[in-house]
Amino acid sequence: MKLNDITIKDIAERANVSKSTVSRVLNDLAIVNPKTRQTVLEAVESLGYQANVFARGLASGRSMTVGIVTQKIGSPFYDMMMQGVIQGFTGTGYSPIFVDGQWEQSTELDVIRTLLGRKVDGLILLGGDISQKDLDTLRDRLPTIVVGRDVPGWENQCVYVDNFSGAYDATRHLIEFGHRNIAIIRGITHHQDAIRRFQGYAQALSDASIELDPDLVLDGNFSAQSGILAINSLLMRGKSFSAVFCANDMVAYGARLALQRKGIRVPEDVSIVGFDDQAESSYVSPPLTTVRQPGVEMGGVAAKGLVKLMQGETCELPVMKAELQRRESVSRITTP
Amino acid sequence: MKLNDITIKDIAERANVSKSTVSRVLNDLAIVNPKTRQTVLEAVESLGYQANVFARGLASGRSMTVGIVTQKIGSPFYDMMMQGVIQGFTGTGYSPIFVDGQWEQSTELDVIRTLLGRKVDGLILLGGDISQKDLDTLRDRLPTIVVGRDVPGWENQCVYVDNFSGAYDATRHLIEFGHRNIAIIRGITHHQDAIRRFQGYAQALSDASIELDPDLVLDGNFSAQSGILAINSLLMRGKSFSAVFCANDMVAYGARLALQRKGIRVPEDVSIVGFDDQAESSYVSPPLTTVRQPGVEMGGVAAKGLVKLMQGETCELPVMKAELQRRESVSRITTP
DNA sequence: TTATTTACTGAAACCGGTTGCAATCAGGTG
DNA sequence: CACCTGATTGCAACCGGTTTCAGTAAATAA
Repeated sequence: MKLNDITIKDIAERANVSKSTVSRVLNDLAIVNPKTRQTVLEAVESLGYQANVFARGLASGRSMTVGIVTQKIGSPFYDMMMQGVIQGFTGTGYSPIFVDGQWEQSTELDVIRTLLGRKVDGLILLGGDISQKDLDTLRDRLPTIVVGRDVPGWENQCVYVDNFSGAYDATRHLIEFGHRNIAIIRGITHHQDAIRRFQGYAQALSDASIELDPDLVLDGNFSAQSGILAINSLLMRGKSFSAVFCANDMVAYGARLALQRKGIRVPEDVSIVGFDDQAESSYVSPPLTTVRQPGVEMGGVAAKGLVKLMQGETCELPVMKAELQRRESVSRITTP
Repeated sequence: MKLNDITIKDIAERANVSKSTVSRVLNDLAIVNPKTRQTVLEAVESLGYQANVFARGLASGRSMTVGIVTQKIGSPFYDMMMQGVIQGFTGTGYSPIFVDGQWEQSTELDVIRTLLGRKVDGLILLGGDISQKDLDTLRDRLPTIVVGRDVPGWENQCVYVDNFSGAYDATRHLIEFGHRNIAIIRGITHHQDAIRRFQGYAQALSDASIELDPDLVLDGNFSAQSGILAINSLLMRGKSFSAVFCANDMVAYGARLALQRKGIRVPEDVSIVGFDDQAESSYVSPPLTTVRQPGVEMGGVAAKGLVKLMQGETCELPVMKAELQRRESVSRITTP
């Protein structure tokens, strides 16, 4: 906890060399006599020198910071990814700067502009809505990785989870347990994840020769409140159903509560599955069967990958698997 | 989404003035002829000029970034505060850099050093463990605000919630509902918040002339898992109890689950109250009675306050009130 | 009319690094 | 011994702003 106004010049004097030599030692980008090198390093050590980031940035053009654009800080899945990103960058010398795009194109472009203004060396977009065109422009400008979004043509700069198969597995699980009338509460209509999950759901039904009943398809917005609303309107319709596949865990929480308020038990009367597997889901009542998104891993993978990109190497990014976590919110249907 | 390598020199040429004048207009720290000013601004506008942060930082010493030290990204309360911090800074021109101290003194000092190396203009510590001495040193060096921690002598640089009275109110609520045998699952032993909450609990009991029974005091670590463990060991002791005050909501979730697993109903058999009021708590079963910590507000207040400090003004920081949210996890005791 | 301000503006010196280019030095070669 | 090489190292020119200081022209005071 000590401050220092030691500059490279001080080091140079102390070691009896020129600024240039000190700089070379520090960045080892040229051959320096081992003995000189040693002297310089000792001077650095004993004076507790730390390079001034501004000067370095101004001269070299690199900032050693990366911009992270997230959507809705405070939502469980994005928080997991952020956590992973931070972990992924610790020890690499890069510092992440976080900004919030709030799921709004214009806001997102704004904050990206801010980041560019700050001369970040790379960019990680967690989700987001901006157009492929903007994305491509961005990529031309600096190393960029998109997480939680599958962008055509970005094969090795995308980390995303296979929403389709996750939803497929979840729905299939319900079907295997005897459910035929499976409602779905979708996420935000134009949201890519939401669309994929719906497709997985539809495919699973179709593969089991169950006709998709439009009356069992409800719209939501990923919030618990929207789960409540959806269940209420579903009950109004009077259609019978024995299971609900929810866009995410928060929606599932809302759905469960709404059902309970009407005296409908979960899972005895109606089964529920969610998506995300946020931390709370193991402990709610009943513990929620859900599809686990490896948010932390995704963030970590993205960070490590970006570091490689920024160093001019290429990187391979794995497609993350969304795995079903079977818990207690789904029960077997005994007799129809 | 357009890149620009426009420098102040380009603006100067375009407007037929010197770099100095452009700089003056941009920072309006000297009188400039309105007409000249206008010309410069037009040039800036039409070329889409954006100042280079490195150059500005190097010359002025200010970075327009602030460091935010958090503990455990991904934990609900810290996430709320982060969210508030981000909101608080948007539009101020300052960008937050987040680092994670992980509730470890040495890590925390490390990351703070990193931030200092990045020449942040100010610091917000969300929670944390570092010594008052280090804190004081830090404060001498640059504007600093501590959130979620009550530091003696830092009257206007601390944002914290009154844990004592929050816990007091929660316990008192249980007492008013007829409970006498109230267990408590504490947070991490040396954690200040945990200590205050325990004191509030103890005081409420004492004020109601209920003797504090050491057998009803359990230790936990703020995790759901620790709630489960605590309940199990409480049940082993064979002591009877009708209510549990939990260190935070996650612990309450765990506790509820553990009780249910033993066939004990909440709230019919045992009442539970938590602390935090994280987003899920309204929707779990039963909706959790808990003490609301205004995390987002706290983060926002801290950010706004820090901006004032960085501008050389003083700031007044309110003590945040922790308010009891009455929901359905507490029931009246009818007959003993 | 002349002396003084006042209002603006420009030149140039930083800020603390990086980097291209030239210079120096030691060892090897003919 | 003169010449050539490669290894090292220093000089000085940036990078793109901010800020001090001096200078000019117009305005006010004497």
